[in-house]
Amino acid sequence: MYSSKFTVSIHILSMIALSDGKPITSEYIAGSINTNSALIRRLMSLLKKADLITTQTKVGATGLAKPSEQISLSEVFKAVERETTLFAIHEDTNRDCPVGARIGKVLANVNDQVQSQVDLTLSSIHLSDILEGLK
Amino acid sequence: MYSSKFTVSIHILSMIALSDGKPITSEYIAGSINTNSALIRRLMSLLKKADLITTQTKVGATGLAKPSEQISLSEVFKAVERETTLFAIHEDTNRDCPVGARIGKVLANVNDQVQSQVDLTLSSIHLSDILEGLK
DNA sequence: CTATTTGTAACCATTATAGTTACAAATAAA
DNA sequence: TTTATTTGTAACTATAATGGTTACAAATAG
Repeated sequence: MYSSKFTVSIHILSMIALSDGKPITSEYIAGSINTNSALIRRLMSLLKKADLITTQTKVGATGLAKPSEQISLSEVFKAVERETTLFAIHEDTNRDCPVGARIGKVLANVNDQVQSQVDLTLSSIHLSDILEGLK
Repeated sequence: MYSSKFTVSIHILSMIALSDGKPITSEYIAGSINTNSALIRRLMSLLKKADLITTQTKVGATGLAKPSEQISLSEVFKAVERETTLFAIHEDTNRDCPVGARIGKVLANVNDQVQSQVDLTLSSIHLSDILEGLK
């Protein structure tokens, strides 16, 4: 399974979205997640690099970089999860075996099919939907 | 990302399917994957428990438990991967915060949506399709 | 009764995560 | 200018799962 980085990031984005102008700090967000502010800042740093939020070393600078309707979970996922295939594929197969020689391509194809479905689903859900669900 | 247990299992099933009557051992399959036979047997044990293959301590007893057209990748996945959610969800949130109190349910819902899409895709692919791709 | 193979237990090394401490740099406010 | 606050990041630790390996009892064929 994927790490909690993705879901914690959604939590962070929700907190920021709902702060709505009022100054919000990594310390405060950490309080809602019951964890460390450095961990939050680490994720916020990635979210900033992906242009999902704005931050600065000053009070009140933290906010969404665009409306919650325009932030899809696909973007959030890609911002914080390492670039990997969904299923690990054993690379060192025996090329002298007909199956070993060809299975890699077949499995990569399976992976792509599933992964594009996941991306499609995540693309269809936006931060605004999450906020709606939180009401 | 998920471990290679799933994709290695597909490799194993393909080897068994293509052995087609001819005796096949875990040692032989391990040779195609370039790994250890105990590791293969560990996975085969799970595949057997899921009624996907038949095995016995005798030569020639290893085979598919049903036609390759009736073995979906969804079954294979469930046979070897631990029962988990696709995305880890941080459980210990602050219940005194409106977001912390409700985000868990919202995230579980997101998880279910994605996971059922994955399952749908995996259900639509069968071992027979893999064998076709190997040709 | 010998050889082969399965099924499983018990390890070990590696890797990523989650959590933590610490601190320089930026900025606001006194 | 000085002080306090906050970000951004580095460094470190503990934990857990994977992937690989050795070993061996039990089952079975010859």
